[in-house]
Amino acid sequence: MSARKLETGIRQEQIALAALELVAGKGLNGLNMAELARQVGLVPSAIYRHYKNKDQVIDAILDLVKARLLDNILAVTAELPDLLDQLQAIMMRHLHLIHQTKGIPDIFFSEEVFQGSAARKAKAYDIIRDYLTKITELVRQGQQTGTVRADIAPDTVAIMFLGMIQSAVILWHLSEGSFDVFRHAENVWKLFSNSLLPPKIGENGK
Amino acid sequence: MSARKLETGIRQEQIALAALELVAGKGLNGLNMAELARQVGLVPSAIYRHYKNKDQVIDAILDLVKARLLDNILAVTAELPDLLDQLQAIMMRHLHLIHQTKGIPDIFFSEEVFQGSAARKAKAYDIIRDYLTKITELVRQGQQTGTVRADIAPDTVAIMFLGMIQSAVILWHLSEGSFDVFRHAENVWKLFSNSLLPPKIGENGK
DNA sequence: TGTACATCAGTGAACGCGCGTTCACTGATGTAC
DNA sequence: TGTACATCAGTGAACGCGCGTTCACTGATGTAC
Repeated sequence: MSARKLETGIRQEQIALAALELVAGKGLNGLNMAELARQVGLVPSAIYRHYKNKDQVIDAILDLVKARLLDNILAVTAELPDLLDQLQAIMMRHLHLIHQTKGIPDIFFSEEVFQGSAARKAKAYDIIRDYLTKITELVRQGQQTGTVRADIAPDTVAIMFLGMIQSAVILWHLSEGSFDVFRHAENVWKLFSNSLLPPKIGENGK
Repeated sequence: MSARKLETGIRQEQIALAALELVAGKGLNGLNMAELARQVGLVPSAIYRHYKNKDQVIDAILDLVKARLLDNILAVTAELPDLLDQLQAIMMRHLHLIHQTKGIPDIFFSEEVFQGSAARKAKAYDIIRDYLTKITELVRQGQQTGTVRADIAPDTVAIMFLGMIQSAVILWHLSEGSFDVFRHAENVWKLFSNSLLPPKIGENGK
Protein backbone atom coordinates (compact mmCIF):
# COMPACT_ATOMS: atom_id res chain seq x y z
CA MET A 1 0.00 0.00 0.00
CA SER A 2 1.73 3.04 -1.30
CA ALA A 3 0.88 6.63 -0.42
CA ARG A 4 -0.39 8.93 -3.08
CA LYS A 5 2.36 10.84 -4.82
CA LEU A 6 2.38 14.54 -4.09
CA GLU A 7 4.84 17.12 -5.22
CA THR A 8 7.63 17.99 -2.86
CA GLY A 9 6.44 21.52 -2.07
CA ILE A 10 3.17 20.20 -0.69
CA ARG A 11 4.87 17.40 1.22
CA GLN A 12 7.35 19.84 2.74
CA GLU A 13 4.54 21.90 4.12
CA GLN A 14 2.64 18.86 5.38
CA ILE A 15 5.76 17.58 7.08
CA ALA A 16 6.59 20.91 8.72
CA LEU A 17 3.04 21.30 9.99
CA ALA A 18 2.93 17.76 11.33
CA ALA A 19 6.30 18.29 12.99
CA LEU A 20 5.09 21.44 14.73
CA GLU A 21 2.12 19.49 16.02
CA LEU A 22 4.20 16.54 17.18
CA VAL A 23 6.62 18.72 19.02
CA ALA A 24 3.86 20.03 21.27
CA GLY A 25 4.39 18.82 24.79
CA LYS A 26 7.09 16.32 23.93
CA GLY A 27 9.82 18.55 22.61
CA LEU A 28 12.13 17.77 19.77
CA ASN A 29 13.39 14.67 21.55
CA GLY A 30 9.89 13.35 21.14
CA LEU A 31 9.89 14.10 17.45
CA ASN A 32 11.24 11.13 15.55
CA MET A 33 11.24 10.56 11.86
CA ALA A 34 9.17 7.40 12.10
CA GLU A 35 6.32 9.07 13.94
CA LEU A 36 6.57 12.13 11.75
CA ALA A 37 6.28 10.00 8.62
CA ARG A 38 3.32 8.10 10.02
CA GLN A 39 1.58 11.38 10.75
CA VAL A 40 1.83 12.40 7.12
CA GLY A 41 0.93 8.92 5.90
CA LEU A 42 4.37 8.09 4.61
CA VAL A 43 7.14 5.67 5.38
CA PRO A 44 10.15 7.05 7.32
CA SER A 45 12.56 7.01 4.42
CA ALA A 46 10.10 9.00 2.33
CA ILE A 47 10.77 12.07 4.45
CA TYR A 48 14.21 12.17 2.91
CA ARG A 49 12.71 12.84 -0.49
CA HIS A 50 11.61 16.23 0.83
CA TYR A 51 14.13 17.15 3.48
CA LYS A 52 17.80 16.34 3.51
CA ASN A 53 17.73 15.40 7.17
CA LYS A 54 16.12 16.10 10.51
CA ASP A 55 18.00 19.36 10.90
CA GLN A 56 16.27 20.76 7.86
CA VAL A 57 12.90 19.73 9.21
CA ILE A 58 13.68 21.69 12.36
CA ASP A 59 14.64 24.73 10.31
CA ALA A 60 11.36 24.44 8.47
CA ILE A 61 9.45 24.45 11.75
CA LEU A 62 11.29 27.58 12.82
CA ASP A 63 10.34 29.29 9.57
CA LEU A 64 6.74 28.38 10.22
CA VAL A 65 6.86 29.82 13.72
CA LYS A 66 8.51 32.98 12.52
CA ALA A 67 5.80 33.58 9.96
CA ARG A 68 3.03 33.11 12.50
CA LEU A 69 4.57 35.47 15.03
CA LEU A 70 5.15 38.22 12.54
CA ASP A 71 1.74 37.79 10.92
CA ASN A 72 0.26 38.61 14.30
CA ILE A 73 1.96 41.95 14.35
CA LEU A 74 1.00 42.77 10.80
CA ALA A 75 -2.62 41.87 11.34
CA VAL A 76 -2.86 44.06 14.41
CA THR A 77 -1.16 47.13 13.01
CA ALA A 78 -3.39 47.00 9.96
CA GLU A 79 -6.42 46.97 12.20
CA LEU A 80 -5.81 49.32 15.12
CA PRO A 81 -4.44 52.84 15.10
CA ASP A 82 -3.48 53.50 18.72
CA LEU A 83 -0.15 52.19 19.94
CA LEU A 84 -1.28 50.97 23.32
CA ASP A 85 -4.22 49.16 21.75
CA GLN A 86 -1.82 47.63 19.27
CA LEU A 87 0.57 46.33 21.89
CA GLN A 88 -2.23 44.89 23.97
CA ALA A 89 -3.74 43.20 20.95
CA ILE A 90 -0.37 41.77 19.92
CA MET A 91 0.12 40.37 23.38
CA MET A 92 -3.31 38.76 23.42
CA ARG A 93 -2.91 37.31 19.97
CA HIS A 94 0.53 36.06 20.86
CA LEU A 95 -0.88 34.26 23.90
CA HIS A 96 -3.77 32.82 21.94
CA LEU A 97 -1.41 31.63 19.24
CA ILE A 98 0.71 29.76 21.77
CA HIS A 99 -2.37 28.48 23.53
CA GLN A 100 -3.47 26.91 20.33
CA THR A 101 -0.06 25.94 18.96
CA LYS A 102 1.75 24.59 21.97
CA GLY A 103 4.64 23.50 19.82
CA ILE A 104 5.91 27.06 19.57
CA PRO A 105 7.46 27.31 23.03
CA ASP A 106 8.49 23.68 22.73
CA ILE A 107 10.48 24.30 19.59
CA PHE A 108 11.94 27.56 20.85
CA PHE A 109 13.18 26.02 24.05
CA SER A 110 14.15 22.72 22.51
CA GLU A 111 17.77 21.75 22.84
CA GLU A 112 18.33 21.69 19.12
CA VAL A 113 17.50 25.38 19.10
CA PHE A 114 18.32 26.73 22.52
CA GLN A 115 21.56 24.78 22.83
CA GLY A 116 22.02 23.97 19.19
CA SER A 117 24.67 24.89 16.66
CA ALA A 118 25.72 28.49 16.29
CA ALA A 119 23.74 28.70 13.06
CA ARG A 120 20.58 27.37 14.69
CA LYS A 121 20.82 29.76 17.61
CA ALA A 122 21.47 32.61 15.22
CA LYS A 123 18.31 31.69 13.36
CA ALA A 124 16.25 31.77 16.53
CA TYR A 125 17.90 34.99 17.60
CA ASP A 126 17.03 36.54 14.25
CA ILE A 127 13.39 35.68 14.70
CA ILE A 128 13.33 37.39 18.06
CA ARG A 129 15.24 40.35 16.74
CA ASP A 130 12.80 40.74 13.89
CA TYR A 131 9.97 40.68 16.35
CA LEU A 132 11.68 43.17 18.63
CA THR A 133 12.52 45.50 15.78
CA LYS A 134 8.88 45.69 14.81
CA ILE A 135 7.77 46.36 18.37
CA THR A 136 10.51 48.94 18.79
CA GLU A 137 9.33 50.75 15.70
CA LEU A 138 5.77 50.84 17.01
CA VAL A 139 6.93 52.29 20.31
CA ARG A 140 8.97 54.91 18.52
CA GLN A 141 5.90 55.96 16.57
CA GLY A 142 3.96 56.08 19.81
CA GLN A 143 6.53 58.45 21.19
CA GLN A 144 6.25 60.72 18.18
CA THR A 145 2.50 60.96 18.51
CA GLY A 146 2.81 61.52 22.26
CA THR A 147 1.08 58.32 23.35
CA VAL A 148 4.24 57.08 25.04
CA ARG A 149 6.60 59.01 27.24
CA ALA A 150 9.63 60.19 25.32
CA ASP A 151 12.31 59.62 27.96
CA ILE A 152 12.57 55.85 27.62
CA ALA A 153 14.45 53.77 25.08
CA PRO A 154 12.05 52.11 22.63
CA ASP A 155 14.16 48.97 22.28
CA THR A 156 14.20 48.50 26.02
CA VAL A 157 10.44 48.75 26.06
CA ALA A 158 10.25 46.13 23.32
CA ILE A 159 12.36 43.65 25.27
CA MET A 160 10.33 44.31 28.38
CA PHE A 161 7.18 43.67 26.37
CA LEU A 162 8.51 40.37 25.11
CA GLY A 163 9.66 39.41 28.60
CA MET A 164 6.17 40.03 29.91
CA ILE A 165 4.79 37.54 27.41
CA GLN A 166 7.60 35.03 27.77
CA SER A 167 7.40 34.75 31.53
CA ALA A 168 3.67 34.19 31.31
CA VAL A 169 4.14 31.52 28.68
CA ILE A 170 6.86 29.76 30.66
CA LEU A 171 4.77 29.67 33.81
CA TRP A 172 1.78 28.49 31.87
CA HIS A 173 3.84 25.82 30.19
CA LEU A 174 5.55 24.48 33.30
CA SER A 175 2.33 24.53 35.30
CA GLU A 176 0.69 22.30 32.70
CA GLY A 177 -1.92 24.96 32.13
CA SER A 178 -2.95 25.56 35.71
CA PHE A 179 -1.39 29.03 35.70
CA ASP A 180 -4.10 31.34 34.43
CA VAL A 181 -2.22 33.09 31.70
CA PHE A 182 -5.09 35.27 30.52
CA ARG A 183 -5.96 36.56 33.95
CA HIS A 184 -2.31 37.35 34.49
CA ALA A 185 -2.14 39.10 31.13
CA GLU A 186 -4.88 41.46 32.19
CA ASN A 187 -3.08 42.41 35.38
CA VAL A 188 0.35 42.74 33.93
CA TRP A 189 -0.94 44.82 31.07
CA LYS A 190 -2.15 47.48 33.48
CA LEU A 191 1.24 47.60 35.11
CA PHE A 192 3.12 47.71 31.83
CA SER A 193 0.96 50.17 29.95
CA ASN A 194 0.95 52.46 32.94
CA SER A 195 4.72 52.64 32.88
CA LEU A 196 4.60 53.89 29.29
CA LEU A 197 2.29 56.82 29.87
CA PRO A 198 3.82 60.29 29.63
CA PRO A 199 4.17 62.05 33.00
CA LYS A 200 1.17 64.18 33.83
CA ILE A 201 1.58 67.93 33.64
CA GLY A 202 2.88 69.26 36.92
CA GLU A 203 4.57 66.02 37.81
CA ASN A 204 8.26 66.07 38.35
CA GLY A 205 10.02 63.96 35.70
CA LYS A 206 12.72 62.50 37.87
CA MET B 1 44.20 2.26 37.83
CA SER B 2 41.38 2.66 40.25
CA ALA B 3 40.01 5.95 41.53
CA ARG B 4 40.29 6.76 45.18
CA LYS B 5 37.29 5.63 47.16
CA LEU B 6 35.19 8.47 48.49
CA GLU B 7 31.94 8.27 50.37
CA THR B 8 28.78 8.59 48.41
CA GLY B 9 27.75 11.98 49.80
CA ILE B 10 30.92 13.58 48.49
CA ARG B 11 30.66 11.84 45.14
CA GLN B 12 27.04 12.91 44.74
CA GLU B 13 28.03 16.52 45.15
CA GLN B 14 31.01 16.17 42.81
CA ILE B 15 28.83 14.56 40.19
CA ALA B 16 26.06 17.17 40.43
CA LEU B 17 28.58 20.01 40.18
CA ALA B 18 30.34 18.42 37.22
CA ALA B 19 26.99 17.85 35.54
CA LEU B 20 26.00 21.49 35.95
CA GLU B 21 29.29 22.48 34.34
CA LEU B 22 28.94 20.01 31.48
CA VAL B 23 25.45 21.12 30.69
CA ALA B 24 26.63 24.65 29.97
CA GLY B 25 26.26 25.42 26.30
CA LYS B 26 25.53 21.88 25.25
CA GLY B 27 22.30 21.17 27.08
CA LEU B 28 21.29 17.92 28.63
CA ASN B 29 21.62 16.14 25.30
CA GLY B 30 25.30 16.93 25.55
CA LEU B 31 25.52 15.47 29.02
CA ASN B 32 26.33 11.79 28.80
CA MET B 33 27.24 9.47 31.60
CA ALA B 34 30.61 8.62 30.08
CA GLU B 35 31.77 12.22 29.90
CA LEU B 36 30.29 12.97 33.30
CA ALA B 37 32.20 10.07 34.84
CA ARG B 38 35.44 11.15 33.19
CA GLN B 39 34.99 14.63 34.58
CA VAL B 40 34.85 13.26 38.11
CA GLY B 41 37.68 10.79 37.45
CA LEU B 42 35.49 7.72 37.50
CA VAL B 43 34.36 5.03 35.14
CA PRO B 44 30.80 5.34 33.73
CA SER B 45 29.32 2.52 35.73
CA ALA B 46 30.65 4.04 38.93
CA ILE B 47 28.10 6.85 38.66
CA TYR B 48 25.45 4.25 39.42
CA ARG B 49 26.92 3.71 42.86
CA HIS B 50 25.78 7.24 43.71
CA TYR B 51 22.75 7.90 41.55
CA LYS B 52 20.16 5.40 40.49
CA ASN B 53 20.08 6.73 36.95
CA LYS B 54 20.47 9.82 34.79
CA ASP B 55 17.10 11.16 35.87
CA GLN B 56 18.30 11.42 39.43
CA VAL B 57 21.40 13.26 38.34
CA ILE B 58 19.18 15.78 36.61
CA ASP B 59 17.10 16.21 39.74
CA ALA B 60 20.29 16.82 41.68
CA ILE B 61 21.28 19.58 39.26
CA LEU B 62 17.90 21.21 39.72
CA ASP B 63 18.32 21.15 43.48
CA LEU B 64 21.68 22.82 43.06
CA VAL B 65 20.19 25.54 40.88
CA LYS B 66 17.32 26.12 43.25
CA ALA B 67 19.68 26.63 46.17
CA ARG B 68 21.77 29.15 44.26
CA LEU B 69 18.81 31.20 43.13
CA LEU B 70 17.26 31.40 46.56
CA ASP B 71 20.60 32.11 48.26
CA ASN B 72 20.80 35.23 46.12
CA ILE B 73 17.58 36.55 47.54
CA LEU B 74 18.53 35.74 51.11
CA ALA B 75 21.93 37.38 50.78
CA VAL B 76 20.40 40.57 49.40
CA THR B 77 17.59 40.93 51.89
CA ALA B 78 20.04 40.45 54.76
CA GLU B 79 22.17 43.23 53.39
CA LEU B 80 19.91 46.00 52.08
CA PRO B 81 16.87 47.57 53.69
CA ASP B 82 15.12 49.41 50.85
CA LEU B 83 12.86 47.37 48.59
CA LEU B 84 13.88 48.94 45.31
CA ASP B 85 17.54 48.50 46.16
CA GLN B 86 16.80 44.90 47.04
CA LEU B 87 15.09 44.13 43.76
CA GLN B 88 17.82 45.78 41.75
CA ALA B 89 20.49 43.87 43.66
CA ILE B 90 18.64 40.60 43.18
CA MET B 91 18.40 41.22 39.47
CA MET B 92 22.09 42.04 39.18
CA ARG B 93 23.14 39.05 41.25
CA HIS B 94 20.82 36.83 39.25
CA LEU B 95 22.43 38.01 36.02
CA HIS B 96 25.93 37.58 37.40
CA LEU B 97 25.08 34.11 38.62
CA ILE B 98 23.92 33.07 35.19
CA HIS B 99 26.84 34.80 33.57
CA GLN B 100 29.16 32.68 35.61
CA THR B 101 27.09 29.47 35.66
CA LYS B 102 25.82 29.20 32.13
CA GLY B 103 24.39 25.78 32.86
CA ILE B 104 21.46 27.32 34.72
CA PRO B 105 19.46 28.45 31.70
CA ASP B 106 20.61 25.34 29.87
CA ILE B 107 19.16 23.04 32.48
CA PHE B 108 15.99 25.06 32.87
CA PHE B 109 15.26 25.08 29.19
CA SER B 110 16.48 21.55 28.59
CA GLU B 111 13.97 19.13 27.19
CA GLU B 112 14.16 16.85 30.18
CA VAL B 113 12.87 19.73 32.26
CA PHE B 114 10.88 21.95 29.96
CA GLN B 115 9.23 19.08 28.15
CA GLY B 116 9.90 16.40 30.68
CA SER B 117 7.64 14.27 32.83
CA ALA B 118 4.91 15.88 34.86
CA ALA B 119 6.99 15.39 38.00
CA ARG B 120 10.01 17.05 36.46
CA LYS B 121 8.05 20.03 35.24
CA ALA B 122 6.38 20.31 38.62
CA LYS B 123 9.79 20.44 40.23
CA ALA B 124 10.91 23.27 37.96
CA TYR B 125 7.63 25.07 38.48
CA ASP B 126 8.09 24.79 42.24
CA ILE B 127 11.48 26.43 42.03
CA ILE B 128 10.03 29.36 40.12
CA ARG B 129 7.07 29.60 42.44
CA ASP B 130 9.37 29.67 45.45
CA TYR B 131 11.31 32.44 43.84
CA LEU B 132 8.17 34.37 42.95
CA THR B 133 6.71 33.95 46.41
CA LYS B 134 9.77 35.54 47.94
CA ILE B 135 9.72 38.45 45.50
CA THR B 136 6.00 38.90 46.03
CA GLU B 137 6.54 39.10 49.76
CA LEU B 138 9.20 41.76 49.32
CA VAL B 139 6.91 43.82 47.13
CA ARG B 140 4.10 43.53 49.65
CA GLN B 141 6.40 44.84 52.35
CA GLY B 142 7.41 47.67 50.04
CA GLN B 143 3.78 48.57 49.67
CA GLN B 144 3.29 48.66 53.43
CA THR B 145 6.21 51.01 53.91
CA GLY B 146 5.00 53.18 51.03
CA THR B 147 7.98 52.56 48.73
CA VAL B 148 5.75 50.93 46.15
CA ARG B 149 2.38 52.10 44.91
CA ALA B 150 -0.41 50.24 46.62
CA ASP B 151 -2.75 49.81 43.68
CA ILE B 152 -0.90 46.99 41.93
CA ALA B 153 -0.91 43.26 42.63
CA PRO B 154 2.37 42.16 44.22
CA ASP B 155 2.40 38.78 42.51
CA THR B 156 1.97 40.39 39.12
CA VAL B 157 4.93 42.60 39.87
CA ALA B 158 6.97 39.55 40.82
CA ILE B 159 6.23 37.80 37.53
CA MET B 160 7.02 40.96 35.62
CA PHE B 161 10.28 41.17 37.52
CA LEU B 162 11.19 37.61 36.62
CA GLY B 163 10.19 38.19 33.01
CA MET B 164 12.49 41.16 32.82
CA ILE B 165 15.39 38.96 33.86
CA GLN B 166 14.36 35.97 31.75
CA SER B 167 14.04 37.85 28.51
CA ALA B 168 17.46 39.39 29.04
CA VAL B 169 18.95 35.99 29.75
CA ILE B 170 17.31 34.42 26.73
CA LEU B 171 18.56 37.11 24.40
CA TRP B 172 21.99 36.93 25.90
CA HIS B 173 22.03 33.17 25.56
CA LEU B 174 20.80 33.01 21.97
CA SER B 175 23.09 35.82 20.87
CA GLU B 176 26.11 33.86 22.17
CA GLY B 177 26.91 36.71 24.50
CA SER B 178 26.85 39.54 21.99
CA PHE B 179 23.69 40.99 23.53
CA ASP B 180 24.91 43.33 26.26
CA VAL B 181 22.86 42.05 29.13
CA PHE B 182 24.24 44.40 31.76
CA ARG B 183 23.71 47.52 29.72
CA HIS B 184 20.17 46.35 29.04
CA ALA B 185 19.66 45.65 32.75
CA GLU B 186 20.45 49.26 33.55
CA ASN B 187 17.92 50.59 31.07
CA VAL B 188 15.17 48.19 31.87
CA TRP B 189 15.60 48.75 35.56
CA LYS B 190 14.76 52.44 35.15
CA LEU B 191 11.61 51.54 33.28
CA PHE B 192 10.55 48.87 35.74
CA SER B 193 11.33 50.68 38.99
CA ASN B 194 9.60 53.77 37.68
CA SER B 195 6.41 51.83 37.20
CA LEU B 196 6.45 50.85 40.87
CA LEU B 197 6.69 54.35 42.32
CA PRO B 198 3.60 55.71 44.07
CA PRO B 199 1.82 58.43 42.12
CA LYS B 200 3.00 61.90 43.03
CA ILE B 201 0.64 64.07 45.03
CA GLY B 202 -1.69 65.94 42.75
CA GLU B 203 -1.46 63.30 40.06
CA ASN B 204 -4.63 61.65 39.00
CA GLY B 205 -4.50 57.94 39.88
CA LYS B 206 -6.37 56.59 36.90
C1' DT C 1 47.89 -5.45 68.85
C1' DG C 2 46.49 -8.69 65.30
C1' DT C 3 43.26 -11.20 62.33
C1' DA C 4 38.76 -12.29 60.04
C1' DC C 5 34.94 -10.26 58.05
C1' DA C 6 31.36 -7.18 56.18
C1' DT C 7 30.73 -3.28 53.52
C1' DC C 8 30.68 -0.78 49.59
C1' DA C 9 33.03 2.35 46.00
C1' DG C 10 35.25 1.46 41.80
C1' DT C 11 35.98 -1.55 37.37
C1' DG C 12 35.35 -3.12 32.59
C1' DA C 13 32.97 -5.75 29.49
C1' DA C 14 28.77 -6.40 27.38
C1' DC C 15 23.94 -5.63 26.27
C1' DG C 16 20.13 -3.64 24.02
C1' DC C 17 17.31 -0.16 22.44
C1' DG C 18 16.05 3.94 19.84
C1' DC C 19 16.56 6.23 15.96
C1' DG C 20 18.52 8.80 12.02
C1' DT C 21 19.94 7.59 7.63
C1' DT C 22 21.13 4.87 3.26
C1' DC C 23 20.15 2.31 -0.79
C1' DA C 24 18.44 -0.42 -4.46
C1' DC C 25 13.87 -0.94 -5.95
C1' DT C 26 9.08 0.16 -7.71
C1' DG C 27 5.61 2.29 -10.15
C1' DA C 28 2.73 6.41 -11.07
C1' DT C 29 2.79 10.64 -13.90
C1' DG C 30 3.54 13.70 -17.43
C1' DT C 31 6.09 14.73 -21.66
C1' DA C 32 8.35 14.00 -26.22
C1' DC C 33 7.81 12.13 -30.46
C1' DT D 1 -4.28 9.59 -30.41
C1' DG D 2 -0.86 6.14 -28.90
C1' DT D 3 3.65 4.59 -27.28
C1' DA D 4 8.43 4.98 -25.17
C1' DC D 5 10.89 7.25 -21.83
C1' DA D 6 12.60 10.23 -18.03
C1' DT D 7 11.50 11.77 -13.67
C1' DC D 8 10.88 11.39 -9.08
C1' DA D 9 7.87 10.33 -4.86
C1' DG D 10 7.20 6.32 -2.20
C1' DT D 11 8.97 1.63 -0.22
C1' DG D 12 11.10 -1.57 3.10
C1' DA D 13 15.01 -3.71 4.70
C1' DA D 14 19.18 -2.98 6.84
C1' DC D 15 22.95 -0.49 8.98
C1' DG D 16 25.43 1.66 12.55
C1' DC D 17 26.18 4.67 16.14
C1' DG D 18 25.47 6.70 20.67
C1' DC D 19 24.50 5.91 25.01
C1' DG D 20 22.14 4.51 29.33
C1' DT D 21 22.35 0.66 32.11
C1' DT D 22 23.56 -4.07 34.14
C1' DC D 23 26.41 -7.37 36.32
C1' DA D 24 29.90 -10.21 38.28
C1' DC D 25 34.21 -8.90 39.97
C1' DT D 26 37.93 -6.55 42.87
C1' DG D 27 40.08 -4.60 46.61
C1' DA D 28 40.45 -0.83 50.01
C1' DT D 29 38.63 0.47 54.58
C1' DG D 30 36.93 0.24 59.02
C1' DT D 31 35.01 -2.69 62.66
C1' DA D 32 34.26 -6.76 65.68
C1' DC D 33 36.39 -9.97 68.36
